[in-house]
Formats: sequence, C-alpha cells, structure tokens
Amino acid sequence: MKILIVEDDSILSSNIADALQSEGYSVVKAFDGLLAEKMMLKENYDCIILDINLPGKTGFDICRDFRKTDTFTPILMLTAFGELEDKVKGFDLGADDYLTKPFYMRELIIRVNSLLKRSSKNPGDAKKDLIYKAGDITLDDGKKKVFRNSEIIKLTPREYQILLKLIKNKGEIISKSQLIEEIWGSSFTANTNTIEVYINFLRNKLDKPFGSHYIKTKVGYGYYFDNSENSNL
Amino acid sequence: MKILIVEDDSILSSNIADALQSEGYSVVKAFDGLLAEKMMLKENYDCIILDINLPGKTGFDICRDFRKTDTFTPILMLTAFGELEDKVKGFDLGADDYLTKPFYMRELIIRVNSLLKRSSKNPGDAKKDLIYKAGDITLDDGKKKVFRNSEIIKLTPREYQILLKLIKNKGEIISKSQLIEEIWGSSFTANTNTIEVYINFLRNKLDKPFGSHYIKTKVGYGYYFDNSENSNL
DNA sequence: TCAAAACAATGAAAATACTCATAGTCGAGG
DNA sequence: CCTCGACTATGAGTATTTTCATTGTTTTGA
Repeated sequence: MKILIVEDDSILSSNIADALQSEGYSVVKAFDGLLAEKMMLKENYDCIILDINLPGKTGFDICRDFRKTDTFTPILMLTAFGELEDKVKGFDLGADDYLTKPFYMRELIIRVNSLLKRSSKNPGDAKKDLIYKAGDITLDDGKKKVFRNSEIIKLTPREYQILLKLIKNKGEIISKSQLIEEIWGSSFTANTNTIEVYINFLRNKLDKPFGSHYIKTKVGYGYYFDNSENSNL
Repeated sequence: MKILIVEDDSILSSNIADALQSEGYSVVKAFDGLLAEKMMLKENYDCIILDINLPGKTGFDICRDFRKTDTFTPILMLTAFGELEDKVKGFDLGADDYLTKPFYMRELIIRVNSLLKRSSKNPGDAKKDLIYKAGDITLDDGKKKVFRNSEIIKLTPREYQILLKLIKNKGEIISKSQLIEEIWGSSFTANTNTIEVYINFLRNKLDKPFGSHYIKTKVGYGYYFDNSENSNL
C-alpha cells in the first residue's frame, strides 16, 4: 500500500509519514502542488492525502483535475480549522473524506484505513487494471479515454486501438503486420499504407501539439511507444 | 460505515460528527434539506441522522420521499423537545428511531450502534446489492423499478435491462456487441439497429423529460452512463 | 561518399460506416 | 380488435476509415 502525502509544511508532513509508516504503509511525500500533480498522474497510489493550501497549485484544483483522469483513488483532504465551506467544496470536487487541522494522528490513521478498506471492497478495484500510465499519458480503457497531463485527447477507435497496443507493450517494437493482425483482423488486405496514415494521425494528436515524441519508428521493424528519459530528443 | 448527518446547527452537527468519528465511523455532513436529499439519492449511507427543522426541505418530507426509493437505510430523527407528535409522525413516515433534543452524545452513539446492528442482521442487507444509485437515478433491481428523484419511471423490460447494464458499469463504455450478447444472447442476429432504437427510447423516458444527458454515446465505441459533474452539458 | 532503392510521412479527397430520429410491421394478450 | 412492446426499415447528417499521389527520410552498396 503506497500513500502520497501532499503537504508543504515539512514538519506536519513528516509526522504524518511517520504515523503511516508505523502502520506498515509505504509513503511518498510531495511539497509542491504542481509536482504533486505530476506524480499523481505518473504513478498509481493507493491513497492520497492532500492539503488545500499549497504552493504551485491548490489542493482544490489538483483534486478537480485529477478526478478527470482517475475516479477511484481515495483522496483525504486536509482543511484548515473552521473553513467549513472548504469541506463542502472538497466533496464536490471529488474528495472522499476530510480532516480538519489540527488533528490527532490516531484519527488520520483511522480514516486512511477506512478509505482503503472501502476502496478495496469496491468493484472499482478491478478498474485499476484498466488504467495505463506512461510518461504523462494516461489511458483509461474502461472509459476509452486518453489524457495528456489531465488534458483529454480525443481519438477515433482505430487510433485508440493502436495507441492501446503500443502502450500495453511500451518500449517493445510492434510490427505493422502485428498491428494489422490485431486491429483489423487477419482478413484485411494490407496492400496500402493505412498504418502509416494512422500513426501519422496519432502523432498529430498526441505528440506534435506537445512537441514531444512518444511514438517512435524503428525503420524496417515497426513502431514503439517510448517514455524513456530523453524520449523527446 | 458511513453516516450522513443532516443538521443545520453547525455546532450540534460538529458535536455529533466528533462523537461518531471517535467511534470509528466515517461521517458526512449536510446543512440544507435539498442538498441532503441529493446526497442521499446519490450515495449509499449506512445510517442517516436527520433533523426535522431544516432550510430547504423539512426532515419529514425528506424522510417520506426517500422511503419511496430506499426502504432499508436506517434513519434516526432528531426532534425538538416536547414535540411529541413529531415522533409519531416520524415513525409513520419511515423513520427507524428518534432522539429528543437536547440529548447526551452517549445516547446517540448507543442508538446509532443499535440501528446499525439491526440493519446488518436484517435480510435487507442483501438488498443493498440490488439497489443502484447514479446521479439522481435510483434503480431497484429487487422491485425492478427505476426512479428519478423519487419519481418513478416506467420502463419496458428491454429498456430496463439496458439501463441496468449501463448503471451497473456507470462511467464505463459498453459496446453494442456487449449489450446484444448480454441482453439478447449470442444467438441474436444483430443485423439491424435495434440497440440504437432502444437507447433512443431510454433517452426519451429518462433524459429528455428532464433536460439531462445521462446516457451518452461514445461514437465508434458504444454507450455509457455518465453522472459526472457536468453530465448535462 | 553518393545515388539509387526501399521505406516512411503527409495532405487531400473519396468511400464507407455510424448514429439517430421517424415511421412502420408484426404478433401476443387483454 | 385494439393496444403495447419488440423489432425492422430508411434516410439525412456526421464522423471515420481508406486510398492515392506526393514528398521526405533512411539504408545500402558500388
């Protein structure tokens, strides 16, 4: 169980981390809103503890944007004392629970435990397997949606199928004949350059507007999804 | 265990919340009758604590309307001191227990505990699995009934089956072939547009009279039930 | 190293498929 | 015999898929 703590007060953050670790959870900390969001998009956490007042981007905004791409990871919000409407807003934006500062660590533990219990019971647990993350691309195979940094990218079915195949085997080279076989079926007469055209469509939507190169060509062999360090060189 | 507290006095509300939380319950608060009702229809709570005097809509009305679609979630009513007939009326409208203000928190805890014990022993517990809520739609698969905000919607069997499948997997895309397979069976020759037509029927009954769009099309992929924030855009 | 050959990318246009609303047929049951 | 639910047919509007001609890029071998 891996938990992300997003809290800029380093003392509080460490206290929370200690408490959770002593419960056997593995913990990752983030102190800045923007950085936190990137981490959330790149990696699957089992639970996220999210402060509201953060440098970079507020917890509210992070929560709202994150819920566009991920609806199952439980979020526990930390609100300042007395800010009652914060709680309402938090729930509206997709938080699963809140805790008012200051709080007892014991209570935080209870709430995290119950959030995790709830989400593990949920049928949504299986949905995790349907979500693929690679670089700053998120592909939700349940909703058939693709995001780039929480910005949605609209793909046609064929484009989507190709991207799915490439992301499922990221790093691996997929030959054109493999793509044809799996997406068009064996009966398809591939006497034209249909695949090249679709790869081009994909790049137009996925790579070019962002100035990056995830979809790479291996001349003579096929295509592959590259999310290594310097993938956009 | 998640408990909803519907009480407009924020001090009392917080006191109740604290008491329940220290018992290990997870708590959600609502301060307005109309909002509370929306929350009740959208989410399954294990117990509801309901004040009578509320802005927006009285506890009596909420209770009565809620019981049309949900007969198992225990409701504990809070009545003002001396209003004896309130208790009678409360029971008549479907409340499971009442508590007269002011009261000791200890007593509230006891009553909530016993309500929860009772409902968990009940055969009605199994019924929860048969009730699906999504947005302001409630589908009772035990009674084969569909409600929109406690107003019943009459569906034909085929329409019902489709809606059930979509709501069971709300948010997920269901392809036409999946729908055909599960509802008509594998032997059905799907050479026509039967599904499109039924989706149209469903929308006519479920969406159009209310100016909303729960049933969405993902062109080329299939259909899905959308109850996100801006589902009617 | 350079040119030819093989391979890949691109833009535009034609062909095809999909969705949806309306209208109509058919058969079972009151 | 009339109504209602299940299903079929059709056509317009839209979106997607495919083809083709052209341009660009990489590889190879003399």
